[in-house]
Amino acid sequence: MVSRPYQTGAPDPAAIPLSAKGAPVPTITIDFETRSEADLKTVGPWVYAAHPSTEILCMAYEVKGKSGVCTGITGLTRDLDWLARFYLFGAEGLVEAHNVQFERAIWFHIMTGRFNYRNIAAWRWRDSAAKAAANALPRALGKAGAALGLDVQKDEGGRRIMLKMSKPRKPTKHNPATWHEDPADRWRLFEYCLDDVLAEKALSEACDPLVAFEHKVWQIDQAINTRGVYVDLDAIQGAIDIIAEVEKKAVRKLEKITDGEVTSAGQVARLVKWVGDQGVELPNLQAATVDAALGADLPDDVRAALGVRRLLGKTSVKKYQAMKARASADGRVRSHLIYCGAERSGRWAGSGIQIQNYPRGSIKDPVELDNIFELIKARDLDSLEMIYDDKITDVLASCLRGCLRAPPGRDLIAADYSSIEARVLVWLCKDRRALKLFEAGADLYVDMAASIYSIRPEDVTPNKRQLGKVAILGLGYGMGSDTFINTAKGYGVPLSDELARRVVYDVYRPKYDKVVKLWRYLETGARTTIETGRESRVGRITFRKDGGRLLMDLPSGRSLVYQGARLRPRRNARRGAEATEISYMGLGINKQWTRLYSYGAKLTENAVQAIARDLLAAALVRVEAADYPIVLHLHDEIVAEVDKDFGSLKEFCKLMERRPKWAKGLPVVAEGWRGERFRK
DNA sequence: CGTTCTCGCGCG
DNA sequence: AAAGCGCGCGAGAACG
Repeated sequence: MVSRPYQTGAPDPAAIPLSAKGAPVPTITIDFETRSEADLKTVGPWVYAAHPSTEILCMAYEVKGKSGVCTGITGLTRDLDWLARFYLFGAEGLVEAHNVQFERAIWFHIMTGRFNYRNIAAWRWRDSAAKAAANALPRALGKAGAALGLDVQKDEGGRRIMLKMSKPRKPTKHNPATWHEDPADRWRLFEYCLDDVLAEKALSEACDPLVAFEHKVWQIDQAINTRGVYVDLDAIQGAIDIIAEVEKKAVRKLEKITDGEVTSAGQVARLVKWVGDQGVELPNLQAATVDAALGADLPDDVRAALGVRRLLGKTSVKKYQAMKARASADGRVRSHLIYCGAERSGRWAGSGIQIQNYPRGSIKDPVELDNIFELIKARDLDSLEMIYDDKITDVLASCLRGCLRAPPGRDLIAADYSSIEARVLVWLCKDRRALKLFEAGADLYVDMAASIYSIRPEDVTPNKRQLGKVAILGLGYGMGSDTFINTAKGYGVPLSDELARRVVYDVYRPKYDKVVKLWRYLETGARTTIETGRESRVGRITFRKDGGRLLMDLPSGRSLVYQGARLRPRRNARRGAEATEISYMGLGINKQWTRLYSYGAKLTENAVQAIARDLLAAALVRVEAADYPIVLHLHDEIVAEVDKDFGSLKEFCKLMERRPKWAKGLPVVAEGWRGERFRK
């Protein structure tokens, strides 16, 4: 495997490349339709494009008002028409696609790798889905077009044809063909592909372009997604084998106990029924329910059956399959991060292997984990069971992170910001007391936990601190006492109604009165701007109106977008309440484009998360510029892969701690580790 | 039988 | 006056 595209993605020196004459270079919009035995959703674009069965059915393009569909791209002839060839290879313009990782992968593996077309340099790629996302529009082309009311919209009928033609069909006796080849369908597919290109183009033009800094961030994002993160395929396969073995043993046991009534751990309804028949009524088999039941008196066989369920109920083990499926031949998993995947704040979302929700794991000692990895690779289930007994799935969950690692001879360097959201929150509301505490190195989560439990700070355990953290953040975003009780219960902390009320209304809100004021100011500011169209400044935040959109200008220069913002009559109006509420259009339940509503505390949360995200984004730029190639990042943490003798953790933390100009006075601290395997 | 939804889980 | 929220994924239920 060539390393070519994986090393590219150097930051663009200019946001808008200019031709020799100084005019912006043209953008050609392209879209491929393909078919393959590989499932795109399961394996991701890079493995999909590299799969030998993957074929290009057509490529549609649009440039300067002209469009076309190139079919029969085989590499044997000059089968792209001249216009496409001119703008792709002659004019060296920008090349835009919707979710461009797919087009990049196809271009690299098939157009260049198989057909010898010239590669397209990293700086030329653009992504209309990234633009849509940065404008708080749906990433999905059809939904974004509909949300904007564009004339050119997604062709749903054509989409069905595409889905049919892109997958192998089941050969029958009458028709042994592997693919759907109906000529009428082929024409419909070409039409669909062309429509898509036109819709993408229209969407792209309807969106604000990324501001210069964001464009740089996006390019680094592309570099990270294209570079990928190396995974330990040997350990992954070992874990998969061990899980299969554990499962086989456990299911045999389950079958025996239930006398054949339950034959797999996934049969929730059957197991509930069987347990019921034994005289134990359970509402469901969620982890907490099973744990609670196991804590009480139980018939022995019910206890054993639930134990098996607990053992196999861990969904985290599925992630090993995902890592295996999405790893390319060079052992790297790519396209694992989605730029502006979080609609409101612009934070990244995870994709595929979803690194953002790996369990923290109960085993943390790197040395112990190293030993476990050796046993896993040796498929030594006996030793693992001897040491860890029925905790074996906890062991496997703890090893997930470590399967992301540096390739042989290299290291990972990682650091994360401590309590970044809390710091941004107090910075944003200019709470000088809390800022001083942070500057003095105090831990506000511990402080809060001490208040909740009425204990001394030095007696706060990590678990109690976790509740303190949830309290600081949740209560900072307006959480009421009822939700606080539920949240605390989730951490195994029963709170009386009275205590919860005291914490929320007598401890938190008076102590953080500046936060409470910020809620009010942001609410008023947003309302004023929506009503009058005038700018409202709320400290470091500015609201502006642009057409139907409410823009929240962040200190970084990025703006959060609230599409279709207006004040609407309050639902559930009550006496004494404001008659209206702030509302806007966004992705609601089931990712439907719907009218949502907001209020001061929620706007506060949006701003805080967005600012924390911008701090991380700025750090990505600095870290990458210092030649630490980033392989992944998660909200407040950056992981880079370096040669053994390159750089230092100290320098890495310093790079993260250096603040952009706009973040003056924001106390940030980064801490991390250096090692071969990813860990918390 | 395949698709869509709903919910719970895990992270931040 | 009353409000934490945001992701993606997997499994099972509901739908056609």
